[in-house]
Amino acid sequence: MDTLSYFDALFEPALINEINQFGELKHFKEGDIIMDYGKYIRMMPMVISGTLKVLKKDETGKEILLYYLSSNESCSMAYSCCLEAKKSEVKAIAEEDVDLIAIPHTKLDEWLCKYPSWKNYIMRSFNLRFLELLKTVESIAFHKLDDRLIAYLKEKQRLSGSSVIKASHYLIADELATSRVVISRLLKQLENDGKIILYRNEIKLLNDYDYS
Amino acid sequence: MDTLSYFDALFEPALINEINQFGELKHFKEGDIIMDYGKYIRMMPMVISGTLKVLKKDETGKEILLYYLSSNESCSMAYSCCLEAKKSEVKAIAEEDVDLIAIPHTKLDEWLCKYPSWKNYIMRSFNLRFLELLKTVESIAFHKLDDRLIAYLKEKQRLSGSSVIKASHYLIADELATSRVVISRLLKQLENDGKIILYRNEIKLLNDYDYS
DNA sequence: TTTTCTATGTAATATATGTCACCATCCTTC
DNA sequence: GAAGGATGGTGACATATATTACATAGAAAA
Repeated sequence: MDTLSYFDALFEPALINEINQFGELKHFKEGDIIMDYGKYIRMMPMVISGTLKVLKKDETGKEILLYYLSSNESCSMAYSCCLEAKKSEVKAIAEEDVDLIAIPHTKLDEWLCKYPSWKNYIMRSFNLRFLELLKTVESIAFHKLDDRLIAYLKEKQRLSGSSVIKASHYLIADELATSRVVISRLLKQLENDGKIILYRNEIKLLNDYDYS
Repeated sequence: MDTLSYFDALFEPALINEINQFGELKHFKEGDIIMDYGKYIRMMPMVISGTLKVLKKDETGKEILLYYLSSNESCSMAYSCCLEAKKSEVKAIAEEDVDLIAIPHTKLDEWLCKYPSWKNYIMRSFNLRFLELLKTVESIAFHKLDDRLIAYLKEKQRLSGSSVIKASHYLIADELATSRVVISRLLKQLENDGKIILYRNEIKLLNDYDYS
C-alpha cells in the first residue's frame, strides 16, 4: 500500500505487513464525522493523509477545539479507551479529506509486545496527545481571546500550508467556544491593525505576521 | 511491604515482587515539590498514600491546577515522557504527606510485555489522566469562576474526607489561575448564600451542598 | 503589650467578553 | 429577477473578571 510509505522508516516489515492485513483503510470527506460523543471506541485511527479535528462539548452543546491530528499521527486517547470499551468523550471531524487506517483494538494490544517499534510509536503518540492537551489548557486558561484567535489562525495556516484560511466567523466562534459577534469584532480589529484581510468565508494572513 | 496490599488484588505475585525489588519507596511531606518544570523525568510515580497535585504554569509564572493524584493512582504522563527523556511540562506538589513508589523507566517498559496486569494498569492510567485533563478543559472553557470554585471546594472535600477545607484565599486563587480579591469576593457571596462558612485559613462546606 | 506579618473585606474602577438587535451583503435557488 | 438563507458589520448594553487601593482583624513575634 503506497500510502504507507512513511511507516517504512518507522516499523519493521513484519509489522507493516500486519498493518496492511488487519488495519482497515477508511476514507472520509471534509466534514464527515469520524467519531462522535457516546459512541463506543473499538479501533485506533492512524492518519495517513489529511487533517481531522478533535472537539469536546459541554452539557449545553457548546463545543471547543482540543487539537488537530494530521498525517502520520494517531489518537492514543482512542487507544486507551479500547481496553475498557469506553464511550467517547470527544468528537472527531474531517477538517479536509482524510485517509486513515483503523487498527482493531485486539491487534493494538498484541503488537505492543510483539514489536518494540510499535510500542515506541504508541508511547510517543501518548506523549504528543498529552502535550497538545496541555497546550490547549494553557491557551484557554492564560490567554485572551485575541491571542487565542491569532494562534488559531496560524495553526490553520500551518496545517493547510496556505495563508488564506477558509472559514466562516461562525465556525471559528464555535471552535474557540465563543460567539460569532465576538469573533467578527476581533477579526475586524486584526484587519484594522493590518494583520489580516477579511473576505467572505476567507481570511488572509499577512506575511509580516508569520511564525516568530 | 504492607503499603502495597492494595496491589495484591491487581497484580500477580511475581510482579509485586519486582515492584518491591526495583521500585523506590519515597516519602514527601506536605508542600514538598515532587516534580518540577524542566526537570528530566526518569521514573513513574505510583501513589501509595496521600494526595499530590499537578500544576501547569504559563510564561509569566501564573499557575493552574490540572488534577490531583491520590492513593493507588499513577501519573502516566510521566511514563510517556520517560521514553524520550523529556523535560517536565508540569509541576507536582504534595498536597498532604505522600508515600509513593518510583518505578524506573527501564522496568516500566519491560513489565509492559511481561505482565498483562501491568499493561492493563498502565492503559487504565492513561485513560484516567486523559479524562482528568478533559475535565479540566471543560471546567476552564465552559464554566464561570463561581462554579469552578464550588467544584474545586467539593473536590478538596472529597480528597480530604472532611467538610472543613484548609486553604487561604491566596492558594485557591493561584490554583484557579485568578486573583485573591476575586476569590474573596466569590467566597463571601457563597457564604451569604448559605453554602459555606468562612474562617481564617478554613472554609466549611455546609451539608445541604453535598454531592448531588 | 506592642509590633509586625498574614489573611481577609470591600469599594471603585477598568477591561474583556457575552448578548441582543438590526442592517447590509452576497449566494443560491426557484 | 425575486426570495430566502447564510454571512458579516456594528452599536448599545449586560455581565464577568481583573486591578488598585485601602481598611480591618487575627496570629505570631518581639
